[in-house]
Amino acid sequence: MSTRLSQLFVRTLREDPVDAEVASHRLLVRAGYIRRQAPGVFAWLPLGLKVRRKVEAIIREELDAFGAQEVLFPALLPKDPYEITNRWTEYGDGIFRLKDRKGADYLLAPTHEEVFTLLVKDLYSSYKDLPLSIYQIQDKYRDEARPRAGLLRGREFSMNDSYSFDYTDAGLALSYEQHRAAYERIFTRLGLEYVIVQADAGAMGGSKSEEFLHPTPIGEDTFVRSAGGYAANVEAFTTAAPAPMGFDSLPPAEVLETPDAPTIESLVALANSAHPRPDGREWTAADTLKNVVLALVSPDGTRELVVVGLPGDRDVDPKRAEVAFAPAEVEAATEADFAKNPLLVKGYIGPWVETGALLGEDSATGIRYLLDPRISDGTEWITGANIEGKHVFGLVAGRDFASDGVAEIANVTAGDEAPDGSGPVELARGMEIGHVFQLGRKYAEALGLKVLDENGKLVTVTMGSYGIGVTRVMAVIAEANHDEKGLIWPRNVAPFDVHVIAAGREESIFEVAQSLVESLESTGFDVLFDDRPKVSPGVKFGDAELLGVPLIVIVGRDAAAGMVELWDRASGERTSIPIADVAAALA
RNA sequence: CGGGGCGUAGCUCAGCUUGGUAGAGCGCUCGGUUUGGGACCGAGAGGCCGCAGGUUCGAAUCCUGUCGCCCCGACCA
Repeated sequence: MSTRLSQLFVRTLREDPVDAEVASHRLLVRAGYIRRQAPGVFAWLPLGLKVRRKVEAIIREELDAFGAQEVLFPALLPKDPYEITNRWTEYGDGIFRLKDRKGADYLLAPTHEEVFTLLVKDLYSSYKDLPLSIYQIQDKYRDEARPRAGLLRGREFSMNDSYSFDYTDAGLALSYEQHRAAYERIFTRLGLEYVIVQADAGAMGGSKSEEFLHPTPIGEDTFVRSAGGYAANVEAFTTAAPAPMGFDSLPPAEVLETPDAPTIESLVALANSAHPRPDGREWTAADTLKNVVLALVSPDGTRELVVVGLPGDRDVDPKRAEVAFAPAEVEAATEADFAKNPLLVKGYIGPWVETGALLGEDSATGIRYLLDPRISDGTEWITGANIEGKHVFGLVAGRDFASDGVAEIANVTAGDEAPDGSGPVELARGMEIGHVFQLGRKYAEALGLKVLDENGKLVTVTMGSYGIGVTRVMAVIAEANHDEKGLIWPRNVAPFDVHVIAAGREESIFEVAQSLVESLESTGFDVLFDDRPKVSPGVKFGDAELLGVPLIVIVGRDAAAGMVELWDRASGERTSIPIADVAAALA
């Protein structure tokens, strides 16, 4: 195949579109691959579509290779299936909803678990039909609060979503591994660097969950990894808790005057000046126990206060808190909350008073009290004495106070130990490009997907759910492969195999270029031919760099002598070779 | 949803302070000169100046309202 640039439906822009910030967005628009239609919604021009199709083809090949089968569900769906799983409500403003002429509710699907599950339920009822993996590549719709960064976070985006159906846990584990392995091959073929991180299973329910993240500073996810191979999304990071220690030899706790010290900073300063540690070491924020009052708002609207104790050098990570308390929403406690609980003295809150426990379900306040894993038995803390201007020093966990449980909501910092003992972690940003997930029986249960097993017993099917953001992946590839002049596609997804430029005015140059294009075409190459007459070489070179086909052939001044230049877009290197050698050089 | 900014030609923007009926560069069309890094000359096409209302003899410009868009943050299976 070949395409003449003079005929191609494209217009490159000399200047950056003003609304595009990130490189992929800027360049894909400027090079004429996509065009904005509405916030987060894009039209696909021929060049963009070609790249998108190539990404899709790789996904299809790898999924088909282990026996997954392609299907296609509509993007427009009735609300009923989503009512059953309560997601019609849970999604809130996040989905596009619409009504038909009769007033019936519909939605533009943000994801398709329900309909996949229901279709399998319709058709299958025996263990002999399983395992089954079916997938689609379909547009998804989410009414993002703020679409941004072009294709990276759109409201309409293409996604490959795949679902596995098994009737045993072992079967699910295998289906999961097959998808995971296929995804690894897909990203490798796409030339995309990725890190597989443990992920939080989140609102989807289910158990094992891993994300494929592409490390990039513009990524929206923060993840941690250790040199020893541990990797997790921060939301899924678990703290390595110190082993409990005995406290028989520790001195009793002591209430000391700490006027005007309602913050950790002021408390540490005051402790060092007024109440220095007997052994002379400085007190630090990590010696203090900070008690944060949070309000949890359940989906049904009930509001519960909870206090979380964490080392004073830590802050609450809002995302981790959301995960820890899901499905409840986490808010900061308000003045009204404090007014209702006069025993809580702002700035001096602690789990202990001389008369006994102040925090905890069985305490004076009855407020649930959770602790960061670092507050293990035998550790000593400075914390509020629940009296204005007083803190208690040497308060020992397990001896002087106890909790109702553990809360993983403290922020993660570089240098924290990985929970598997593989060393300290570093933090990095990543863009989620894929997700593999053992959904388990949640949806099958809710939607009644059961099959008869070997013993004639009805068993609930267990599912896996897997996704790759196709259009996002395309943007991430552009993000990872460009320079200041334009795009530089990896060969596997480039819109063309080679970009031939006729550089010059003589008729003979065009004739030589034309015959080269035809011969490459007959060899099986997909060729883009810049045949534009009266366009100067400079413009053609610039457009070639913008468009980003990785291999460019310039037919120019030496064409009559049978020589052309082979131009490597990525390195910028140009080599003069005989025309007859071009096909071989491209192979 | 909070903060900031912007709506004028396909794109990037000027004009608005101080009202007088629409501009530049790029792109596009025609003619000509150019042709290895975004060349030039000449002639053109193209605009409900986001929308509505108001003030005024007259509004892109002033006033009120409204809609939309972009960026940062919050949110984001």
